[in-house]
Amino acid sequence: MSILFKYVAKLIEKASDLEASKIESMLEEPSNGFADVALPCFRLAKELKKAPAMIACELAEKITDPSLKSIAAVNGYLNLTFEPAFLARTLMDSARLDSDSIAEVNGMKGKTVLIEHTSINPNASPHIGRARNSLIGDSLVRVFKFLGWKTDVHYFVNDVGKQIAMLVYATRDRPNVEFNDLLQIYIDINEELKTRPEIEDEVFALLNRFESGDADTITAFKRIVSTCIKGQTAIFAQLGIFWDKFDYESRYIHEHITDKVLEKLKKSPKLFEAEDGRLVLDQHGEEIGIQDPMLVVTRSDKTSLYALRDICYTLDKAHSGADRDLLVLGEDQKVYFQQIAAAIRLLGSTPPEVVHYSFVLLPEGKMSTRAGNVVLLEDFMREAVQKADSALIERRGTSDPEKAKVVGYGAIKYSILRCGPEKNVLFDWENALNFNGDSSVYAQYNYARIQSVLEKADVDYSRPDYSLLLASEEVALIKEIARFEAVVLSVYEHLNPSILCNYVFGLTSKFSQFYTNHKILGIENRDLMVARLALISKTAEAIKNALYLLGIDTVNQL
RNA sequence: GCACCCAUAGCUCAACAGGAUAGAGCAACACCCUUCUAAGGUGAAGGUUGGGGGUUCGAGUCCCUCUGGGUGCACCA
Repeated sequence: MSILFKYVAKLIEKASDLEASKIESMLEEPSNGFADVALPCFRLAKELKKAPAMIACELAEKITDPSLKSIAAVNGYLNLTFEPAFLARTLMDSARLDSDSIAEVNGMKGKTVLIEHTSINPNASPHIGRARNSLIGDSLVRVFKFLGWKTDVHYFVNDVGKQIAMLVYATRDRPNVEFNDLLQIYIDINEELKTRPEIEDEVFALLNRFESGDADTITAFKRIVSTCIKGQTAIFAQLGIFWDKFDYESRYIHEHITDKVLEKLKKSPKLFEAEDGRLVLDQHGEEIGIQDPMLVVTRSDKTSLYALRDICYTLDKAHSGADRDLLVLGEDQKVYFQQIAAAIRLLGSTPPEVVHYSFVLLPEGKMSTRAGNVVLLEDFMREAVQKADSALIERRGTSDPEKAKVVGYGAIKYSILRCGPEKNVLFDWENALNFNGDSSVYAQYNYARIQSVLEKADVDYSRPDYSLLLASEEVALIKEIARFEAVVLSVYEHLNPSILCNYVFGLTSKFSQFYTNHKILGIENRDLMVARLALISKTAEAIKNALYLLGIDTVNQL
């Protein structure tokens, strides 16, 4: 559309003394089919000291162009409708769908971005609420890459803390504990703690030995953490989600990095020592959403608390040399992150840009790992694949585990990514695994339909005449294809993958309407057939790339 | 109590960053497979955009307030 906006802006510039660049920013694409491009004249009214309707009228009279089918002034809007042939040719010739050309044009090639996402406590199998972090993060990674960025994806492993110590304690007699048992062990030990509070002393003793560098304890912690990370990453690997680097929190203790940063903090008058010896950062005056903003960074024996280690880590990321520094974080960490960010600024560095997302809710309420009322990502994955495979058996007669994965995993990602990050996702099985309508399967299915047609085509459609595509369904589809680049840029700008879900459904829906109303193969007009083949080939490319950016795969037959 | 986010059709979500008549999917109703994949398409139905004020030529969108949900509020990670 941007090419049409430019075109219209120039037409208006010629017909008036208004600047094209200014007009271009005011143009819009009407939602209800009033026109292809519209100029609301209300803002111009003040400047030109004329009624909006008058401005629109005058412009409508002055502007003539062979590309225009009609131009009209309606309610203060200047409405322009193009000749479909012009529209089709112009939009299709200028549409960019592939990474290379989009990266080239938008000038982001070679820039670097560090993205931290997931960073789940390494204590159990992830549930779908945590997975929202990974899915958003991974989609953003894909979008940045697509736009030509070099990405550096990090996972901060919180391998220090009571939670890990509890697992170490609970598995002290089970050297070969398996990943799949950890969740139950974690639930049980939390339960046991209620009746036997003395366990806590042992847990803290373990933690203490770990922090002070006791080799055996470190080995025990490492065993649990690595079991966990291996288990978690194996699950994410199935979903096509990978990291470049795992950063271990314990490193900041064992390599005494916390001490160095503490020295720097001590130079600030904001750091003070409480009566019992704890070191506290006074954060009054910062924009932090709590009444009495203080950040405690050490215990009374001056050993580090998580906040201090997090500051160290965040500093490391800030100094990585990347052009951008991104962090995906749950909404529960909003205030905490403000505190860390303030500390980072105090130390003269720039905190990361943060993407917050809200939690996934179950129909019966919130999820809680400790209480055990969670939907585990792996259960969701298994159910989704099973349901997809039964659908394949029902519709195609045979089981196909590979395709079932593509369909099932796609449904998972789509169901979680389709809501805006700031909104709670309400998870229910029926909705998430519904393969009809607004779903990833819809896009995958239509993609496969296109592939099926293209395979049967026996003509060369590499040089189409798009101006033959005059039907309303064709024009509507072309407009959607032309939006692709703007959509990707919008996801990039707002760091919001849900925009892609909406887009891919709208695009696919337009294709489906075209497909059911128009024949492609075997029509008499050979040039039209070529144009239509090229059109659906472009459609497939847009669907495939949009799904790819969501982390969703396609198959040629479904 | 204080702070931030959210509230749109019975349900789940959109609305291009203030623009025209608020759009989809699911569910329910009525149609369409001798035609390139029916996981599809068409039609009808469904709304005082949580309530109330305000700003604006124009508000679902911005401001205030109330109600309801989510999240958090130093010595956990």
